[in-house]
Amino acid sequence: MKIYVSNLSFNVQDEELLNLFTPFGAVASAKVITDRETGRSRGFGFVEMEDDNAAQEAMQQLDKTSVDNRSIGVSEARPKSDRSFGNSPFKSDNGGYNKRKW
DNA sequence: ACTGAGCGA
Repeated sequence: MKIYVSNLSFNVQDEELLNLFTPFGAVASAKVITDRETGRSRGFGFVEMEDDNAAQEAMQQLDKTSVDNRSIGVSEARPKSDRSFGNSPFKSDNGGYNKRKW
């Protein structure tokens, strides 16, 4: 399961992210999206976990927690066309979901 | 006091 981690402090890097999620389960990949131009962090990242329920657990536990004096946000990343959002206005006309406002 | 909304390439 892919997880979207937002509002990260700019000090946080990939390994920090990894250290946060590892205790909850096997982490397939953890990457902070660093700005390709400047190389600095963009303040958000992605974590992919092997076990789905461990991921869910990690999300609940890590969401809105303070990391490096900043309250981070953890949520599922890019829901496909499953009913993650039930009957939300985010229908999938394009196979994923709208990139305009999401 | 780099810089604060956001879903990578």
